[in-house]
Amino acid sequence: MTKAAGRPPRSDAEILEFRTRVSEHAMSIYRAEGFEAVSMRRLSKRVGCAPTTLYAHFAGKTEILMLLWADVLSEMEAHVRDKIQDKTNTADSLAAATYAFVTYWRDHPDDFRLVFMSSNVGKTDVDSFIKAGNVDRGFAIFKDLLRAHDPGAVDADIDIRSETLVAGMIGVALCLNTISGYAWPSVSRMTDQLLAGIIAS
Amino acid sequence: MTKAAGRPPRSDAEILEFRTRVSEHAMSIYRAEGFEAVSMRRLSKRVGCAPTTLYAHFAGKTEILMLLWADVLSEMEAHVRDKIQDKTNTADSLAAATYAFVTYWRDHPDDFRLVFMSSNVGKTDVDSFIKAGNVDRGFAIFKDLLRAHDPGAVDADIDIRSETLVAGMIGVALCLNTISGYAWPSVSRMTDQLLAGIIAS
DNA sequence: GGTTTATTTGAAACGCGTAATGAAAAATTC
DNA sequence: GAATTTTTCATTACGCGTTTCAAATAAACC
Repeated sequence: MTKAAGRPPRSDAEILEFRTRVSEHAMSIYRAEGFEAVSMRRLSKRVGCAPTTLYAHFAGKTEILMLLWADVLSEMEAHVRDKIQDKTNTADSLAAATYAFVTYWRDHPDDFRLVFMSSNVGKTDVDSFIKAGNVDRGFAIFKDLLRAHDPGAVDADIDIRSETLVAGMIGVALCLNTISGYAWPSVSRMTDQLLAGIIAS
Repeated sequence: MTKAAGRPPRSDAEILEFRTRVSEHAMSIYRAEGFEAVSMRRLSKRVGCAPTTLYAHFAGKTEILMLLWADVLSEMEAHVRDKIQDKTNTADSLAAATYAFVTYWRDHPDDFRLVFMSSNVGKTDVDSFIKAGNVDRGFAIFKDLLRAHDPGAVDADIDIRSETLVAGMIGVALCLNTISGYAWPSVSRMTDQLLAGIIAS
């Protein structure tokens, strides 16, 4: 079997090693200095390559930032789980989880920006990430809590209710973050209001 | 009265004329070519000045984009009002308005991006705009519809419910726009679900 | 009219994300 | 070992938003 002349493509191991390195450096910069500090020039210096080399491995900056989503969503989920730990009934759990979710994003604006505002609306580079099931991470807990609260509900109903709740909470967090000068009602009032229709359904 | 030597400051009329010109050109570019086409270089060429001159008149690009919000919000409101025109009962009006609101933003991603995703989270340049009461434009209609549906409710309760509804709808629109590859429930399902708790409260 | 002064405007530059294209590297072929 | 080939990497450049600071402008003063 004669192979074609030419430089061989990167091996799977090389690809993984490079992506892992980029991801770790990106997260390191992000954790130390925040969202704005994660620039391609900065990141490439840390990785030890030219900025444009990153584009040979990733479709764009958005794809790199998506590598950071998993960590952030895990942290948010840990925060929510911590807040519901001492709750004994399902309604209290849901209320505490809802409140914890929104206040997490309010108190971590860089995280919010990373996950919800860096994907350039209209560009579907996020599709592969989503199809890998990553959207559920950090959000599935609400589906579980709702199922525990309403064990007899049909799966499709649980999906609609939990996904509407998540979208609604994201909207509240967006408003708190983006239009922070507005006198929004208190977070607990808004989250309780959101939850009212979800629980009563 | 001896005035100090030196070039006189711009008059109020000059200030207004320039800002109006910038606003009109920005809107013209936006309408013709979309969000991405509204760049400072492009805009300054159209206005007939250097890009940096824009910064002597506006705090930054965000402030210019905010000038466009009013038109977009008016259009969105007209769309919603059109959809509720033939509704005869308040619950149907609310359902139709909620659905129209979310689908408007879903179907106008550039408008969504302009209003909700161009203000650079964490930077409070939007405060002056907000304090001028502009956030209410396009959103007050939900307060009115809710008041009509529930005339006996306390004002503070109407505020919480309507503002939570608006935030929730924005969240749904954000998810549809940003995470468009995810299999969200249908818009009507989600808006009905959002509305369930708002109406029942 | 020339000088001084205060304000406005714009040239030059910076780092940003990214595209186009040439140089470098690593393999096979002869 | 030189030539060819294919892939990888990096240089150069572009338009982006924005800052710094010099040039230009328009007024009062002498």
